[in-house]
Amino acid sequence: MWLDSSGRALADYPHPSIAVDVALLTVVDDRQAVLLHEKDDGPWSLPGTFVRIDERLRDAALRALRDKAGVAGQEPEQLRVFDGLDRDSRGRVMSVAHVDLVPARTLETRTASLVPVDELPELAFDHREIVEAAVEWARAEYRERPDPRGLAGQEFTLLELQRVHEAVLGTSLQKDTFRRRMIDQLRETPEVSRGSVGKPARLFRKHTANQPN
Amino acid sequence: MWLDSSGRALADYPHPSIAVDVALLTVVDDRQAVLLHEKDDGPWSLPGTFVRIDERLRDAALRALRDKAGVAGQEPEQLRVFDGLDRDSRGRVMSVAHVDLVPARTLETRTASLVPVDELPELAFDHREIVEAAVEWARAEYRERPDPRGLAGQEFTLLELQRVHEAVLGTSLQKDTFRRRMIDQLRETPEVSRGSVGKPARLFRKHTANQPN
DNA sequence: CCAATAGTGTCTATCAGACAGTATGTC
DNA sequence: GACATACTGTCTGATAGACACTATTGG
Repeated sequence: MWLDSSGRALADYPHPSIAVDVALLTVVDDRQAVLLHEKDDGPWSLPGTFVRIDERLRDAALRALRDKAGVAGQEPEQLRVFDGLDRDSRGRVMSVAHVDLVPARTLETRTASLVPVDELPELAFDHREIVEAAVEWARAEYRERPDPRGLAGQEFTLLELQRVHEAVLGTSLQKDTFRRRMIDQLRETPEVSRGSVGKPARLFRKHTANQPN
Repeated sequence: MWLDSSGRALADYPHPSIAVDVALLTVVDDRQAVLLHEKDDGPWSLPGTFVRIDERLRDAALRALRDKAGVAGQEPEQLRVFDGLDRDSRGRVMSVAHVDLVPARTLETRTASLVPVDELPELAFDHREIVEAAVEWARAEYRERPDPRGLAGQEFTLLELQRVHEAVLGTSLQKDTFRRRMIDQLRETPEVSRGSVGKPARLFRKHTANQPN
Protein backbone atom coordinates (compact mmCIF):
# COMPACT_ATOMS: atom_id res chain seq x y z
CA MET A 1 0.00 0.00 0.00
CA TRP A 2 1.33 3.34 -1.04
CA LEU A 3 1.34 6.25 1.40
CA ASP A 4 1.73 9.92 0.65
CA SER A 5 3.92 12.39 2.52
CA SER A 6 1.44 12.71 5.36
CA GLY A 7 1.06 8.96 5.66
CA ARG A 8 -2.42 8.76 4.24
CA ALA A 9 -3.24 5.89 1.96
CA LEU A 10 -4.49 6.67 -1.48
CA ALA A 11 -7.95 5.30 -0.79
CA ASP A 12 -8.38 7.50 2.28
CA TYR A 13 -9.01 10.56 0.17
CA PRO A 14 -12.64 11.09 -0.76
CA HIS A 15 -13.10 9.81 -4.28
CA PRO A 16 -16.01 8.83 -6.51
CA SER A 17 -17.74 5.52 -6.04
CA ILE A 18 -17.95 3.26 -9.01
CA ALA A 19 -20.87 1.09 -10.06
CA VAL A 20 -21.83 -1.08 -12.99
CA ASP A 21 -25.18 -1.22 -14.75
CA VAL A 22 -25.96 -3.96 -17.23
CA ALA A 23 -28.31 -3.90 -20.18
CA LEU A 24 -28.96 -7.60 -20.71
CA LEU A 25 -30.48 -7.99 -24.16
CA THR A 26 -32.16 -10.97 -25.72
CA VAL A 27 -34.66 -11.85 -28.42
CA VAL A 28 -38.16 -12.96 -27.48
CA ASP A 29 -40.90 -13.59 -30.03
CA ASP A 30 -38.76 -12.15 -32.79
CA ARG A 31 -38.28 -8.89 -30.93
CA GLN A 32 -35.30 -7.51 -29.10
CA ALA A 33 -35.90 -7.07 -25.39
CA VAL A 34 -33.98 -5.86 -22.36
CA LEU A 35 -34.09 -7.17 -18.82
CA LEU A 36 -35.47 -4.67 -16.29
CA HIS A 37 -36.38 -4.95 -12.66
CA GLU A 38 -38.70 -2.82 -10.63
CA LYS A 39 -37.17 -1.05 -7.67
CA ASP A 40 -39.03 -1.08 -4.37
CA ASP A 41 -40.03 2.50 -4.74
CA GLY A 42 -38.86 3.93 -7.99
CA PRO A 43 -39.26 3.26 -11.68
CA TRP A 44 -37.87 0.38 -13.70
CA SER A 45 -34.13 0.11 -13.80
CA LEU A 46 -31.26 -1.98 -15.07
CA PRO A 47 -29.52 -4.44 -12.78
CA GLY A 48 -26.55 -2.74 -11.20
CA THR A 49 -24.28 -2.82 -8.22
CA PHE A 50 -21.28 -1.15 -6.68
CA VAL A 51 -17.91 -2.50 -7.66
CA ARG A 52 -16.01 -4.06 -4.79
CA ILE A 53 -12.48 -3.01 -4.15
CA ASP A 54 -10.95 -6.27 -5.34
CA GLU A 55 -13.39 -7.02 -8.10
CA ARG A 56 -13.13 -6.66 -11.86
CA LEU A 57 -15.84 -4.84 -13.76
CA ARG A 58 -16.93 -7.90 -15.69
CA ASP A 59 -17.36 -9.86 -12.48
CA ALA A 60 -19.35 -7.05 -10.90
CA ALA A 61 -21.62 -7.01 -13.93
CA LEU A 62 -22.21 -10.75 -13.72
CA ARG A 63 -22.83 -10.47 -9.99
CA ALA A 64 -25.41 -7.74 -10.55
CA LEU A 65 -27.26 -9.96 -12.99
CA ARG A 66 -27.19 -12.86 -10.59
CA ASP A 67 -28.17 -10.99 -7.43
CA LYS A 68 -30.65 -8.50 -8.84
CA ALA A 69 -32.31 -10.60 -11.49
CA GLY A 70 -31.30 -14.19 -10.85
CA VAL A 71 -29.94 -14.74 -14.32
CA ALA A 72 -26.58 -15.73 -15.73
CA GLY A 73 -24.87 -13.38 -18.14
CA GLN A 74 -22.31 -14.54 -20.63
CA GLU A 75 -19.83 -11.96 -21.81
CA PRO A 76 -20.67 -8.46 -20.61
CA GLU A 77 -18.93 -5.79 -22.67
CA GLN A 78 -18.18 -2.26 -21.59
CA LEU A 79 -20.14 0.47 -23.28
CA ARG A 80 -18.86 3.59 -21.59
CA VAL A 81 -18.73 5.37 -18.27
CA PHE A 82 -21.66 7.56 -17.34
CA ASP A 83 -20.28 10.25 -15.11
CA GLY A 84 -22.90 12.97 -14.72
CA LEU A 85 -22.36 14.75 -11.42
CA ASP A 86 -25.95 14.37 -10.25
CA ARG A 87 -26.88 11.12 -11.88
CA ASP A 88 -27.21 9.29 -8.58
CA SER A 89 -28.92 10.87 -5.57
CA ARG A 90 -26.88 8.81 -3.10
CA GLY A 91 -23.67 10.64 -3.82
CA ARG A 92 -20.94 10.84 -6.42
CA VAL A 93 -21.33 7.60 -8.32
CA MET A 94 -20.04 6.85 -11.78
CA SER A 95 -21.42 3.90 -13.61
CA VAL A 96 -19.61 1.73 -16.12
CA ALA A 97 -22.44 0.70 -18.41
CA HIS A 98 -22.26 -2.84 -19.77
CA VAL A 99 -24.18 -4.77 -22.37
CA ASP A 100 -24.69 -8.49 -22.73
CA LEU A 101 -26.72 -10.45 -25.25
CA VAL A 102 -27.86 -13.97 -24.46
CA PRO A 103 -30.41 -16.48 -25.78
CA ALA A 104 -33.81 -16.13 -24.14
CA ARG A 105 -33.85 -19.85 -23.34
CA THR A 106 -31.09 -19.30 -20.76
CA LEU A 107 -33.13 -16.71 -18.88
CA GLU A 108 -35.35 -17.94 -16.09
CA THR A 109 -36.21 -15.21 -13.68
CA ARG A 110 -38.94 -14.29 -11.29
CA THR A 111 -37.57 -10.96 -10.15
CA ALA A 112 -37.25 -9.24 -13.48
CA SER A 113 -39.05 -8.73 -16.77
CA LEU A 114 -38.10 -8.69 -20.42
CA VAL A 115 -39.32 -5.52 -22.08
CA PRO A 116 -39.16 -4.88 -25.84
CA VAL A 117 -36.59 -2.19 -26.52
CA ASP A 118 -38.96 -0.14 -28.64
CA GLU A 119 -41.51 0.07 -25.84
CA LEU A 120 -39.40 1.23 -22.94
CA PRO A 121 -41.17 2.55 -19.87
CA GLU A 122 -39.76 5.38 -17.79
CA LEU A 123 -36.37 4.32 -16.50
CA ALA A 124 -34.27 5.31 -13.49
CA PHE A 125 -31.30 7.66 -13.71
CA ASP A 126 -29.76 7.66 -17.18
CA HIS A 127 -30.69 4.07 -17.86
CA ARG A 128 -32.61 4.88 -20.99
CA GLU A 129 -29.42 6.23 -22.56
CA ILE A 130 -27.62 3.07 -21.54
CA VAL A 131 -30.22 0.87 -23.19
CA GLU A 132 -30.02 2.91 -26.37
CA ALA A 133 -26.25 2.56 -26.45
CA ALA A 134 -26.62 -1.16 -25.80
CA VAL A 135 -29.04 -1.60 -28.68
CA GLU A 136 -26.67 0.26 -30.98
CA TRP A 137 -23.85 -2.00 -29.89
CA ALA A 138 -25.90 -5.10 -30.62
CA ARG A 139 -26.84 -3.81 -34.05
CA ALA A 140 -23.24 -3.11 -34.95
CA GLU A 141 -22.38 -6.61 -33.75
CA TYR A 142 -25.04 -8.21 -35.96
CA ARG A 143 -24.47 -6.07 -39.05
CA GLU A 144 -21.73 -8.15 -40.61
CA ARG A 145 -21.38 -11.48 -38.92
CA PRO A 146 -23.85 -14.32 -38.46
CA ASP A 147 -25.26 -14.44 -34.95
CA PRO A 148 -22.05 -13.73 -33.03
CA ARG A 149 -23.79 -14.29 -29.69
CA GLY A 150 -25.35 -17.63 -30.58
CA LEU A 151 -28.99 -16.63 -30.21
CA ALA A 152 -30.05 -19.06 -32.92
CA GLY A 153 -28.50 -22.11 -31.30
CA GLN A 154 -25.91 -24.43 -32.79
CA GLU A 155 -27.77 -25.42 -35.94
CA PHE A 156 -30.24 -23.26 -37.77
CA THR A 157 -31.80 -22.64 -41.14
CA LEU A 158 -31.08 -19.44 -42.95
CA LEU A 159 -34.63 -18.27 -42.27
CA GLU A 160 -34.18 -18.78 -38.54
CA LEU A 161 -30.89 -16.89 -38.69
CA GLN A 162 -32.54 -14.11 -40.62
CA ARG A 163 -35.34 -13.79 -38.03
CA VAL A 164 -32.74 -13.35 -35.30
CA HIS A 165 -30.91 -10.68 -37.26
CA GLU A 166 -34.12 -8.86 -38.08
CA ALA A 167 -35.06 -8.81 -34.41
CA VAL A 168 -31.72 -7.41 -33.35
CA LEU A 169 -31.43 -4.92 -36.19
CA GLY A 170 -35.04 -3.86 -35.92
CA THR A 171 -35.50 -3.94 -39.69
CA SER A 172 -36.65 -6.49 -42.22
CA LEU A 173 -34.11 -8.01 -44.59
CA GLN A 174 -34.30 -9.48 -48.06
CA LYS A 175 -33.74 -13.21 -48.04
CA ASP A 176 -31.57 -13.51 -51.13
CA THR A 177 -29.24 -10.69 -50.16
CA PHE A 178 -29.06 -11.97 -46.60
CA ARG A 179 -28.25 -15.46 -47.80
CA ARG A 180 -25.43 -14.30 -50.01
CA ARG A 181 -23.90 -12.16 -47.30
CA MET A 182 -23.93 -14.93 -44.70
CA ILE A 183 -23.41 -18.11 -46.68
CA ASP A 184 -19.63 -18.14 -46.82
CA GLN A 185 -19.39 -17.46 -43.11
CA LEU A 186 -21.39 -20.63 -42.44
CA ARG A 187 -20.68 -24.33 -42.61
CA GLU A 188 -23.25 -26.58 -44.22
CA THR A 189 -24.43 -29.63 -42.29
CA PRO A 190 -25.77 -32.81 -43.88
CA GLU A 191 -29.13 -32.24 -42.21
CA VAL A 192 -32.26 -30.43 -43.27
CA SER A 193 -35.17 -29.03 -41.31
CA ARG A 194 -38.21 -31.23 -40.67
CA GLY A 195 -41.89 -30.92 -40.04
CA SER A 196 -42.64 -27.78 -41.99
CA VAL A 197 -44.56 -27.12 -45.13
CA GLY A 198 -42.57 -26.44 -48.23
CA LYS A 199 -39.12 -27.53 -49.20
CA PRO A 200 -37.02 -28.46 -46.17
CA ALA A 201 -34.20 -26.02 -45.50
CA ARG A 202 -30.58 -26.91 -45.07
CA LEU A 203 -29.20 -26.61 -41.55
CA PHE A 204 -26.02 -24.59 -41.01
CA ARG A 205 -23.53 -24.01 -38.26
CA LYS A 206 -21.25 -21.10 -37.68
CA HIS A 207 -17.92 -21.43 -39.39
CA THR A 208 -15.54 -21.64 -36.46
CA ALA A 209 -12.40 -22.10 -38.53
CA ASN A 210 -11.43 -18.58 -39.54
CA GLN A 211 -12.61 -16.16 -36.91
CA PRO A 212 -13.74 -16.34 -33.32
CA ASN A 213 -17.55 -16.44 -33.28
CA MET B 1 -26.01 12.36 1.34
CA TRP B 2 -27.46 8.91 1.61
CA LEU B 3 -26.78 6.80 4.70
CA ASP B 4 -27.20 3.08 5.14
CA SER B 5 -28.81 1.33 8.11
CA SER B 6 -25.72 1.77 10.26
CA GLY B 7 -25.43 5.42 9.38
CA ARG B 8 -22.39 5.07 7.18
CA ALA B 9 -22.23 7.13 4.06
CA LEU B 10 -21.76 5.36 0.80
CA ALA B 11 -18.31 6.72 0.22
CA ASP B 12 -17.09 5.48 3.62
CA TYR B 13 -16.87 1.91 2.37
CA PRO B 14 -13.55 1.01 0.79
CA HIS B 15 -13.96 1.24 -2.93
CA PRO B 16 -11.70 1.44 -5.97
CA SER B 17 -10.00 4.69 -6.86
CA ILE B 18 -10.58 6.03 -10.31
CA ALA B 19 -8.06 7.72 -12.56
CA VAL B 20 -7.88 8.95 -16.13
CA ASP B 21 -5.04 8.47 -18.59
CA VAL B 22 -4.96 10.40 -21.84
CA ALA B 23 -3.36 9.45 -25.13
CA LEU B 24 -2.97 12.82 -26.80
CA LEU B 25 -2.32 12.17 -30.48
CA THR B 26 -1.15 14.56 -33.14
CA VAL B 27 0.62 14.58 -36.49
CA VAL B 28 4.21 15.79 -36.75
CA ASP B 29 6.25 15.58 -39.95
CA ASP B 30 3.59 13.50 -41.63
CA ARG B 31 3.65 10.93 -38.86
CA GLN B 32 1.22 10.21 -36.08
CA ALA B 33 2.68 10.78 -32.63
CA VAL B 34 1.58 10.52 -29.03
CA LEU B 35 2.47 12.75 -26.12
CA LEU B 36 4.47 11.01 -23.41
CA HIS B 37 6.21 12.25 -20.30
CA GLU B 38 9.01 10.70 -18.36
CA LYS B 39 8.30 9.89 -14.74
CA ASP B 40 10.88 10.78 -12.12
CA ASP B 41 11.89 7.19 -11.69
CA GLY B 42 10.01 4.95 -14.06
CA PRO B 43 9.52 4.56 -17.79
CA TRP B 44 7.59 6.81 -20.14
CA SER B 45 3.92 7.17 -19.44
CA LEU B 46 0.76 8.92 -20.54
CA PRO B 47 -0.45 11.98 -18.66
CA GLY B 48 -2.93 10.86 -16.02
CA THR B 49 -4.44 11.86 -12.73
CA PHE B 50 -6.94 10.80 -10.13
CA VAL B 51 -10.50 11.93 -10.65
CA ARG B 52 -11.73 14.30 -7.97
CA ILE B 53 -14.97 13.59 -6.25
CA ASP B 54 -16.84 16.43 -7.90
CA GLU B 55 -15.14 16.30 -11.25
CA ARG B 56 -16.25 14.92 -14.59
CA LEU B 57 -14.02 12.55 -16.49
CA ARG B 58 -13.49 14.92 -19.38
CA ASP B 59 -12.40 17.66 -17.03
CA ALA B 60 -10.01 15.35 -15.25
CA ALA B 61 -8.50 14.39 -18.60
CA LEU B 62 -8.00 18.02 -19.57
CA ARG B 63 -6.52 18.76 -16.16
CA ALA B 64 -4.06 15.89 -16.53
CA LEU B 65 -2.89 17.28 -19.85
CA ARG B 66 -2.49 20.74 -18.40
CA ASP B 67 -0.74 19.76 -15.17
CA LYS B 68 1.42 16.90 -16.37
CA ALA B 69 2.35 18.13 -19.80
CA GLY B 70 1.40 21.77 -19.95
CA VAL B 71 -0.74 21.41 -23.03
CA ALA B 72 -4.37 22.08 -23.84
CA GLY B 73 -6.53 19.21 -25.02
CA GLN B 74 -9.64 19.73 -27.08
CA GLU B 75 -12.25 17.02 -26.88
CA PRO B 76 -11.04 13.96 -25.01
CA GLU B 77 -13.12 10.88 -25.79
CA GLN B 78 -13.48 7.82 -23.61
CA LEU B 79 -11.88 4.66 -24.90
CA ARG B 80 -12.64 2.18 -22.14
CA VAL B 81 -11.91 1.39 -18.53
CA PHE B 82 -8.78 -0.54 -17.75
CA ASP B 83 -9.50 -2.47 -14.58
CA GLY B 84 -6.78 -5.06 -14.07
CA LEU B 85 -6.47 -5.82 -10.37
CA ASP B 86 -2.71 -5.26 -10.23
CA ARG B 87 -2.29 -2.64 -12.89
CA ASP B 88 -1.25 0.03 -10.38
CA SER B 89 1.14 -0.69 -7.56
CA ARG B 90 -0.31 2.05 -5.37
CA GLY B 91 -3.56 0.19 -4.74
CA ARG B 92 -6.80 -0.61 -6.48
CA VAL B 93 -6.99 1.96 -9.24
CA MET B 94 -9.08 1.75 -12.37
CA SER B 95 -8.26 4.01 -15.23
CA VAL B 96 -10.67 5.46 -17.74
CA ALA B 97 -8.51 5.72 -20.84
CA HIS B 98 -9.11 8.74 -23.04
CA VAL B 99 -7.93 9.80 -26.45
CA ASP B 100 -7.63 13.26 -27.92
CA LEU B 101 -6.31 14.38 -31.29
CA VAL B 102 -5.13 17.95 -31.81
CA PRO B 103 -3.03 19.90 -34.30
CA ALA B 104 0.67 19.89 -33.49
CA ARG B 105 0.79 23.67 -33.78
CA THR B 106 -1.28 23.96 -30.58
CA LEU B 107 1.23 21.94 -28.58
CA GLU B 108 4.00 23.80 -26.85
CA THR B 109 5.48 21.83 -24.03
CA ARG B 110 8.74 21.50 -22.20
CA THR B 111 7.77 18.68 -19.88
CA ALA B 112 6.72 16.11 -22.45
CA SER B 113 7.70 14.65 -25.80
CA LEU B 114 5.94 13.64 -28.96
CA VAL B 115 6.83 10.10 -29.93
CA PRO B 116 5.83 8.43 -33.22
CA VAL B 117 3.26 5.76 -32.50
CA ASP B 118 5.13 3.12 -34.47
CA GLU B 119 8.26 3.60 -32.40
CA LEU B 120 6.94 3.37 -28.88
CA PRO B 121 9.42 2.90 -26.08
CA GLU B 122 8.64 0.81 -23.02
CA LEU B 123 5.60 2.30 -21.31
CA ALA B 124 4.32 2.25 -17.74
CA PHE B 125 1.43 0.05 -16.58
CA ASP B 126 -0.86 -0.87 -19.47
CA HIS B 127 -0.23 2.36 -21.31
CA ARG B 128 0.91 0.63 -24.46
CA GLU B 129 -2.50 -0.99 -24.80
CA ILE B 130 -4.11 2.40 -24.31
CA VAL B 131 -2.05 3.96 -27.07
CA GLU B 132 -2.92 1.12 -29.41
CA ALA B 133 -6.62 1.57 -28.71
CA ALA B 134 -6.23 5.32 -29.23
CA VAL B 135 -4.58 4.86 -32.60
CA GLU B 136 -7.35 2.51 -33.66
CA TRP B 137 -9.92 5.09 -32.60
CA ALA B 138 -8.18 7.79 -34.63
CA ARG B 139 -8.04 5.56 -37.68
CA ALA B 140 -11.73 4.77 -37.50
CA GLU B 141 -12.39 8.49 -37.13
CA TYR B 142 -10.39 9.35 -40.26
CA ARG B 143 -11.59 6.45 -42.40
CA GLU B 144 -14.70 8.14 -43.78
CA ARG B 145 -14.73 11.81 -43.04
CA PRO B 146 -12.31 14.58 -44.00
CA ASP B 147 -10.12 15.62 -41.08
CA PRO B 148 -12.76 15.56 -38.33
CA ARG B 149 -10.31 16.95 -35.78
CA GLY B 150 -9.10 19.86 -37.90
CA LEU B 151 -5.45 18.87 -38.13
CA ALA B 152 -5.13 20.42 -41.58
CA GLY B 153 -6.37 23.86 -40.55
CA GLN B 154 -9.29 25.77 -41.96
CA GLU B 155 -8.27 25.80 -45.60
CA PHE B 156 -6.22 23.11 -47.29
CA THR B 157 -5.49 21.56 -50.63
CA LEU B 158 -6.51 18.00 -51.28
CA LEU B 159 -2.89 16.94 -51.17
CA GLU B 160 -2.46 18.47 -47.73
CA LEU B 161 -5.61 16.74 -46.57
CA GLN B 162 -4.39 13.47 -47.99
CA ARG B 163 -1.05 13.77 -46.16
CA VAL B 164 -2.91 14.19 -42.88
CA HIS B 165 -5.07 11.16 -43.55
CA GLU B 166 -2.09 9.07 -44.56
CA ALA B 167 -0.30 9.99 -41.36
CA VAL B 168 -3.26 9.06 -39.18
CA LEU B 169 -4.13 5.88 -41.08
CA GLY B 170 -0.54 4.81 -41.39
CA THR B 171 -1.00 3.84 -45.03
CA SER B 172 -0.57 5.56 -48.36
CA LEU B 173 -3.64 6.48 -50.39
CA GLN B 174 -4.32 6.95 -54.07
CA LYS B 175 -4.98 10.55 -54.96
CA ASP B 176 -7.84 10.06 -57.39
CA THR B 177 -9.78 7.71 -55.16
CA PHE B 178 -9.13 9.90 -52.16
CA ARG B 179 -10.30 12.96 -54.03
CA ARG B 180 -13.55 11.37 -55.11
CA ARG B 181 -14.31 10.12 -51.62
CA MET B 182 -13.75 13.47 -49.98
CA ILE B 183 -14.81 16.00 -52.56
CA ASP B 184 -18.52 16.13 -51.80
CA GLN B 185 -17.85 16.51 -48.11
CA LEU B 186 -15.85 19.67 -48.83
CA ARG B 187 -16.70 23.18 -49.83
CA GLU B 188 -14.65 24.81 -52.55
CA THR B 189 -13.15 28.22 -51.87
CA PRO B 190 -12.30 30.80 -54.55
CA GLU B 191 -8.63 30.58 -53.62
CA VAL B 192 -5.79 28.44 -54.86
CA SER B 193 -2.45 27.54 -53.32
CA ARG B 194 0.58 29.72 -54.07
CA GLY B 195 4.31 29.45 -54.27
CA SER B 196 4.65 25.86 -55.32
CA VAL B 197 5.80 24.21 -58.48
CA GLY B 198 3.17 22.80 -60.76
CA LYS B 199 -0.43 23.73 -61.18
CA PRO B 200 -1.79 25.56 -58.16
CA ALA B 201 -4.28 23.52 -56.18
CA ARG B 202 -7.73 24.62 -55.19
CA LEU B 203 -8.23 25.35 -51.49
CA PHE B 204 -11.13 23.67 -49.70
CA ARG B 205 -12.89 23.97 -46.37
CA LYS B 206 -14.86 21.41 -44.49
CA HIS B 207 -18.52 21.39 -45.37
CA THR B 208 -20.14 22.45 -42.10
CA ALA B 209 -23.71 22.42 -43.40
CA ASN B 210 -24.73 18.79 -43.13
CA GLN B 211 -22.90 17.18 -40.26
CA PRO B 212 -20.98 18.33 -37.22
CA ASN B 213 -17.29 18.29 -38.14
C1' DC C 1 9.42 23.84 -74.48
C1' DC C 2 10.10 21.11 -69.90
C1' DA C 3 9.05 19.74 -65.28
C1' DA C 4 5.79 19.16 -61.94
C1' DT C 5 1.63 18.96 -59.83
C1' DA C 6 -3.76 19.29 -60.25
C1' DG C 7 -7.62 17.29 -61.83
C1' DT C 8 -10.64 14.03 -64.93
C1' DG C 9 -12.31 10.22 -68.18
C1' DT C 10 -12.92 5.64 -68.13
C1' DC C 11 -12.37 0.62 -67.48
C1' DT C 12 -12.92 -3.22 -64.29
C1' DA C 13 -14.27 -5.89 -60.46
C1' DT C 14 -17.26 -6.19 -56.71
C1' DC C 15 -21.35 -5.86 -54.26
C1' DA C 16 -26.12 -4.67 -52.61
C1' DG C 17 -30.63 -4.72 -53.94
C1' DA C 18 -34.28 -6.40 -56.51
C1' DC C 19 -37.00 -9.55 -59.43
C1' DA C 20 -38.32 -13.65 -61.09
C1' DG C 21 -37.31 -17.95 -62.07
C1' DT C 22 -36.43 -23.16 -60.76
C1' DA C 23 -36.22 -26.98 -57.11
C1' DT C 24 -38.22 -29.87 -53.78
C1' DG C 25 -40.75 -30.89 -50.11
C1' DT C 26 -46.06 -31.56 -47.72
C1' DC C 27 -50.91 -32.18 -48.27
C1' DG D 1 -51.61 -31.42 -58.86
C1' DA D 2 -51.70 -27.35 -55.62
C1' DC D 3 -49.13 -24.94 -52.59
C1' DA D 4 -45.47 -23.32 -49.82
C1' DT D 5 -40.98 -22.61 -48.95
C1' DA D 6 -35.84 -23.12 -50.36
C1' DC D 7 -32.59 -21.77 -53.37
C1' DT D 8 -30.43 -19.53 -57.69
C1' DG D 9 -29.73 -16.86 -62.20
C1' DT D 10 -29.40 -12.44 -63.61
C1' DC D 11 -30.02 -7.45 -64.23
C1' DT D 12 -29.04 -2.81 -62.41
C1' DG D 13 -26.85 0.81 -60.11
C1' DA D 14 -23.24 2.35 -57.02
C1' DT D 15 -18.59 2.31 -55.70
C1' DA D 16 -13.42 1.39 -54.98
C1' DG D 17 -9.33 0.88 -57.26
C1' DA D 18 -6.36 1.56 -60.95
C1' DC D 19 -4.44 3.65 -65.14
C1' DA D 20 -3.66 7.08 -68.20
C1' DC D 21 -4.87 11.13 -70.08
C1' DT D 22 -5.59 16.34 -70.07
C1' DA D 23 -4.95 21.00 -67.67
C1' DT D 24 -2.34 24.66 -65.79
C1' DT D 25 1.20 26.73 -63.58
C1' DG D 26 6.65 28.26 -62.98
C1' DG D 27 10.91 28.40 -65.03
